[in-house]
Amino acid sequence: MKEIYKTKQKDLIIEKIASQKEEFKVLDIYNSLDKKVGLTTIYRLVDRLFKEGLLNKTIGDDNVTYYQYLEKCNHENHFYLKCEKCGNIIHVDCDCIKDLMNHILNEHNFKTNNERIIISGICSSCRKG
Amino acid sequence: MKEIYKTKQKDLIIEKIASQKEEFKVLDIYNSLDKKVGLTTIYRLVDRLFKEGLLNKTIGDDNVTYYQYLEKCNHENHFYLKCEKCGNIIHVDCDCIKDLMNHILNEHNFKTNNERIIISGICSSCRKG
DNA sequence: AATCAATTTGAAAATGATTTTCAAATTGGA
DNA sequence: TCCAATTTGAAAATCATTTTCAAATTGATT
Repeated sequence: MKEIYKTKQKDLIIEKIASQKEEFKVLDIYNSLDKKVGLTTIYRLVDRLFKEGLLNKTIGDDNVTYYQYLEKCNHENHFYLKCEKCGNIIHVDCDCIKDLMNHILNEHNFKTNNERIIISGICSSCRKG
Repeated sequence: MKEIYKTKQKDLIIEKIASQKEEFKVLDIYNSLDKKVGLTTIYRLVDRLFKEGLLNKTIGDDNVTYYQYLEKCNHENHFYLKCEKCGNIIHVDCDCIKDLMNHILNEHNFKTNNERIIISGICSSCRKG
C-alpha cells in the first residue's frame, strides 16, 4: 500500500488481514488484535486498502460490511471469480480476459479501464460437494 | 409476490420499483412517492421482495443499500459497459458474453450466477471527442 | 353491514455500524 | 534536537435501517 509513515498499528492490521482466509469484518480484526489497535484506525486503514484495490467489499445479510483480501497481483488483468458458497476468490489468469477486452475494444469501441472485476457463482469444489 | 392482504401502499411501491431503470435506494422510492407511503413500509416491502428474489441487493460507495429489479430485464446476460466520462451505461447484447461464461464454465469449472456485471471505461463517443 | 381475527401501516424511538472530530502522540527528515 | 506532516484513538456525531406498538385496514364469515 502507498503509506507515508510507518506505524506498528498498520503492520499489525495488514499482517492480520493478510492471514484471513475467509471474509472478515472490521470488528473481527479489532477483536483478534486484542484491542491493541483502535477501532477507528482499523476502519480507516481497511478503507484505504479497499480504495487501493487490495480488498473486496460486500455487504452481508446482517448489514455489516465484509472484506476479503485479494493477493497483490501483478497480472495484466484483475478478473476474479467469487464463490457464493465458500467465499473463495479465484483469479482468472487466462487469455480469455485479454481476448474479451480486445473484443470489447474492437467490436464495441469501448476502452475498458482494467479495474477489478468480480463475478459471482459457484466454484468447482462446491459444485461437486 | 406472495402477499396476504392487498393494500394501496404495496401497489404504489411495486409500481414504482418496476418502473426503475437503474439501481435505486429506499429513499428514492420514498421521495418519488411524495411521502404517500411511510419509509418504514417501503423498507419492509423492499426487504420482502429481496427475500423473494425479485430484487438484487448491493452496497454503494456511500454505504447505502441499492436494489435492482430483476424481473423486467429479459436479456440472457446482464453485462454492461459504463462510461466513466459521460456516465452512459451500454448493455452488451452480444454472444461474446455467452462465450465467456461458457469458457469459464468449461475451462475453469465455475458456474456464474448471471448477476449484473458492470465494467468501467471510456465509450466510443467520448474517445473520439 | 356488522363482527372479528389476521395483517399492515407509520410515527417515534432504538439500534448499531461507520464516520467525524480533535488533541495528543508518532514519524521521519533536516 | 527541532519541526511539520501524519497518524492515532476516545468520544461524539451521523445516519441508514430496524423495532415497537397502537391504530387502521383487509378479507372472510355471519
